[in-house]
Amino acid sequence: MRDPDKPQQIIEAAIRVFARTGYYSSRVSDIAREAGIASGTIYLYFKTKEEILVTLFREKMAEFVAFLRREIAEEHDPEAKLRRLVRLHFTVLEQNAALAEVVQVELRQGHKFFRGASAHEVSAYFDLIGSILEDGVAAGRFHADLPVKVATKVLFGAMDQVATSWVLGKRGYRLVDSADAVATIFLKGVSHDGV
Amino acid sequence: MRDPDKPQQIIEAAIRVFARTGYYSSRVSDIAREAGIASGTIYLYFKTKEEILVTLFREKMAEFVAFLRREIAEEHDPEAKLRRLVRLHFTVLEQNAALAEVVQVELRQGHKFFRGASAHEVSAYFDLIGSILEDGVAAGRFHADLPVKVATKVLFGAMDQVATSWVLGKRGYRLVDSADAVATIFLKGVSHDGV
Amino acid sequence: MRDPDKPQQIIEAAIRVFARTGYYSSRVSDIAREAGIASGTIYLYFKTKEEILVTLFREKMAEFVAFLRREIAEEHDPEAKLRRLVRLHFTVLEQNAALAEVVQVELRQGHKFFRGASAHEVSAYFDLIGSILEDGVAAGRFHADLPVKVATKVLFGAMDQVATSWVLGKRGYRLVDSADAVATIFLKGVSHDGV
Amino acid sequence: MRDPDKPQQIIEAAIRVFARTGYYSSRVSDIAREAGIASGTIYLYFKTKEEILVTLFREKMAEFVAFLRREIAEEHDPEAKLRRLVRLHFTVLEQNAALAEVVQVELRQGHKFFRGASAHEVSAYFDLIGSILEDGVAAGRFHADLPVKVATKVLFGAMDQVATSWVLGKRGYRLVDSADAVATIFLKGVSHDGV
DNA sequence: TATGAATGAGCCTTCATTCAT
DNA sequence: GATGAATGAAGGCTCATTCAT
Repeated sequence: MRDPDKPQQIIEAAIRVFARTGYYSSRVSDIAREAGIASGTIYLYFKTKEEILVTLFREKMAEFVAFLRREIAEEHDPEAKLRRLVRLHFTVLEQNAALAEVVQVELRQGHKFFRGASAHEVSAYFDLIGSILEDGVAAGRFHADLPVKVATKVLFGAMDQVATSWVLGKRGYRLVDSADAVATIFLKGVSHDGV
Repeated sequence: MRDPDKPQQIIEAAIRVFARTGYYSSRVSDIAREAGIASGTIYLYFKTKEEILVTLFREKMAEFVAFLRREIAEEHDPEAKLRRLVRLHFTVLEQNAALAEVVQVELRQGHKFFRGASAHEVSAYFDLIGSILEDGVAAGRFHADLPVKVATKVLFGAMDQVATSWVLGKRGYRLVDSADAVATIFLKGVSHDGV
Repeated sequence: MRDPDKPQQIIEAAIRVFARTGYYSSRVSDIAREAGIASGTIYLYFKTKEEILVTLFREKMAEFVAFLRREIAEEHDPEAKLRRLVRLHFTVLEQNAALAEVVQVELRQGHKFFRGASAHEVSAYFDLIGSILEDGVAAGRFHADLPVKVATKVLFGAMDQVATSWVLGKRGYRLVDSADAVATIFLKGVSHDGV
Repeated sequence: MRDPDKPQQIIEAAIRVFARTGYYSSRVSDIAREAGIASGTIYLYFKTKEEILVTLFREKMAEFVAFLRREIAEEHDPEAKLRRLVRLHFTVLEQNAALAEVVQVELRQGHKFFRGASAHEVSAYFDLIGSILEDGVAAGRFHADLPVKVATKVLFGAMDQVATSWVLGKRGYRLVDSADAVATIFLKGVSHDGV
């Protein structure tokens, strides 16, 4: 296994193909053609078609979380961190049309993906959100009795649904324009009572 | 085409089979066996395997929204309506294990379902939430400038993610126990500033 | 098995359906619907779908040959008999559009039909032609060394091809207008040399 | 799609299989086995089972007509051309048992073949015969008022029926032995009156 | 390493036939 | 006898994966 760029080329090709045709309707040969290689070559780098999808998700998700983590480190108070997180979440999706389609729509293929394969990367994202919330609680910015785990899912679910609606709605508006509304509702919702 | 119970029997069988094996991995013959009929019989009532899934979703979703609408009519102020909605959303899923699996996991099959087939039923649910929010705004209970559409997606997304996590987490706890937390965060988030 | 008209009704329905859709593409249920009965009823009168086709052919062919035989008896010299036979062959087909389609096109389904099932009726037609030829030879009207069997096939094949072309050509002209030409060529071809 | 011999091998295998079992009763996998390849391989070269049959017919028919055309060019007067055509028509069929079975029996599958697919090749044969007849008329060898189109069908139909009878009759005699009789009847039939 | 022709297991769907009513 | 819902065998076709070159 030599060419170190091939796996990445294959994954980028797969994103475009899955976005266009959907995971189940995409043939391995479509990905190969899109990547400009022979279909047999794919099997030098991935054991199965499913492994492409799993790898694609893991990699993109890990990248995404790492990026968010870096960016968020620049903010210092929890509210600002979360506002930035929501805004970046939407910005990244908005700037990567094919990826957004795949992540929001195609990846939700049955049990295979949330369960098992990608669980680790999703939970890394959950951990990121959760730790900000915990910091906020500790700092007295968020409600002392906040059920952090539930709140984490609430925020993720909210962003996810807004993004999905935007993808399904053919992107007829700027996704990032919803960022403040989402962040505001959530922050008010979790804020310390006195606020 | 006569037996008026057959379609329902087939759909109930399909729910169990899809929950167990996933949509793509389920054979039509599996559904037939589960329903205690011959596989050809299914085609007297459904044109394709996909039609089973689409019908299943539409029917269950329409039923679900109708049920919520009825129950919610008993409450009179918007906050109470929403608290009840969240609680019922979770209760119904919790009491229908196979359905929950299918709705939260299997139905998210690529573009086919959110897009197209089920769009109408999902948007009926969105309409239900949206109209409660609008009433609340009109009644001065929710923030005057609340972006209702975004808020609707926030609530739906929050419930959906909490439910999905519960299904994927093998139901190690009571889903309904998260209802108040979700409702509280959301209601605080959208409440009139003075509250 | 009671209703003595049913088999006939089924056969007439089958002719229309086969003419419209072709034998293999026609469902038994199509024939039933065309006949205004339930599909199960067909099996009270015919053992299989194929039996319908075979019976149809035998019956129509036998009827056809009997009719020709009767009509031809009115003529007395062999040439006149053959001219009349050609003319009637074409006239009958021309006046029974659906039957013509079935006999010329649909019945030619592989080995099943020429071979076996209908062989007897076809050979009755061959016998009719053959005996006229033999009479003609005996009467010194046709060539003394005429190979009767071959000549029989030549005439039948000629009529059959002219009819088939007419059916396939969407009947854009009168089939019977070709009768004299066919008869003339054949009669000249088999005539006693001195003629 | 590479191996340039595969399509031919598949067609030759299909001829043997169709001759043996009939088109409708033959499985694609039978053809594959006969050709010594996997059934999926067939679909690299043909889109459907029907395409095999259509291609088979077109190719063999085109080949046949081209061969006749070449051979006939060696003769100079119309009568000789036709005699040779009849003889070759029979010779080719006699020397290709499986092909004869398929062409005379299996290909006559309903409307699919005379109509549509093979119409072009059949009419090329008709054109060949027709042009010889026209030359003969122009040269004063055939009857001046000869209806050429009808006469063409008469000859083709005659040869076709003689061949079909021979195939159905299990080839109990030499087909080519009928060639002269067929040619003689036809030639006398179309000859200039004075002859 | 790269290729892409070949493989063959797998499955949806059709439809002739049966049979309980 | 008549019905038509139910049956289930059968087969065309797809496509992930392999492997000879």
